[in-house]
Amino acid sequence: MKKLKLILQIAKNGAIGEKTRITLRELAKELGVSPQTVLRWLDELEKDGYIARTVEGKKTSIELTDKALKYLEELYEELSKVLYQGVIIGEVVSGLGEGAYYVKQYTPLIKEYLGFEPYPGTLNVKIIFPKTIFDALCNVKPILIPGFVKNGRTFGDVKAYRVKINGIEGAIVIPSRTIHPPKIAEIIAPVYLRKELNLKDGSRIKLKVIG
Amino acid sequence: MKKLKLILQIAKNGAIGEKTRITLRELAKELGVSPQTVLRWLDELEKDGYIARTVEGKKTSIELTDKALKYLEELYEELSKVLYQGVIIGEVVSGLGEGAYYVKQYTPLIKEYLGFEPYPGTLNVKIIFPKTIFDALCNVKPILIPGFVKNGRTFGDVKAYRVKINGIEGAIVIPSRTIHPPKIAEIIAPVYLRKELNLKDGSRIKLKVIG
DNA sequence: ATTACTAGAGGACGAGTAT
DNA sequence: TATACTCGTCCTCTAGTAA
Repeated sequence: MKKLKLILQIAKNGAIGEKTRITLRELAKELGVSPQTVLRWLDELEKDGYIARTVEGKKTSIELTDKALKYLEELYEELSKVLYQGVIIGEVVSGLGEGAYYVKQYTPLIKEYLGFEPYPGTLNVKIIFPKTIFDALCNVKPILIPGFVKNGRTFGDVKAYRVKINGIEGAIVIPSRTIHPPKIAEIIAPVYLRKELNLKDGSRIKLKVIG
Repeated sequence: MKKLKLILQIAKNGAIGEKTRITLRELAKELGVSPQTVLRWLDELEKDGYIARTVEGKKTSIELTDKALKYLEELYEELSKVLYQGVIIGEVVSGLGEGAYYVKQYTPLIKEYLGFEPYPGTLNVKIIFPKTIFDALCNVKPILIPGFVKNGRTFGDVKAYRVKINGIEGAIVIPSRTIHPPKIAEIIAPVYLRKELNLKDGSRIKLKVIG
């Protein structure tokens, strides 16, 4: 029996916290199996205490029990633990060359807050995993590099997250005012990463967030 | 084949973003099946593009592909959608009677910010689902009821979340300085919920968060 | 419409053996 | 150890029938 698939489908039909009325045929269609199979599956789920079921006329009323909700929640937690442990996978891409300019402006602050003199340039990495980079960073407290004004120009706050790239310590830097997670992460490091790690456009790299 | 179980187990062995070296016997033991079955399963996963595999001496090196990571992430998202749609299930419990005192102090503000005159007392609900109430509330913006000082005593900010209980509109109130999610939610409403809904200690209720 | 039984087909499993 | 094959068993599904 595909327990997860079935419970999930029942949940989608609104059986959390209240009964949902549905025919076995509908469920069968949604699941791509025969009504007989659904019946057998529901019998099993009921026997194992995952659903409460009553037949009302031609339809069946189903409600997920606490056990089923706990089951889904535990899976959710397990997935979250496995997926978001601070590993980021990405692909090296070309930047616009702006990075170097900004890194130069922030250099003294980077030294102060991160403890290394950055190579004047950023490594641009297109994020492949996780879907949104914030998922990998949400459990880590960023290092806030404060903004400043120079020659009448404003440089905003920047959030830095320490990462390791093939053993080399560096940081992901994100402007603080960014709301939507960037698809491209900008990496700074004390060395020229492209040369040091022999990276080319399209090279795949793994960033390990240091929490 | 139990695809999810297998992929999850491989992920647990650290196969995200890097290869993990493991013997089939170990995997088989972890999964509670025979090594033959694991071999067959891995063949399938490889054929379907979920893993990259190379045999190194006596051990096998496995790495999850992007497809597998996407598969896990999509399941994670689906679970999150199904689980945290603003439904809260709980059980009515007895409070310490403090609620009434506080509700009286905040009454003018509750009227101003929530638009109803609260019954002088709170309904205390032990949270059964979700595990932490914040999971159900994280997608909703709270209404901030500002604190005040009265007779030399400080009353702090309170966050209020509108909810519906069996059709009656009310709100969950949580002191702003609370960090850990409370196991007991305090509900205010324009009516005496216990009487109105015929609730007793142990009664099960469903709160629908209004987002 | 659900439920309850059949019968038959197909699939998955584990054991054994061999490379 | 992994891999590859066979074989017999058991399980699950579907379809048909009936209440």
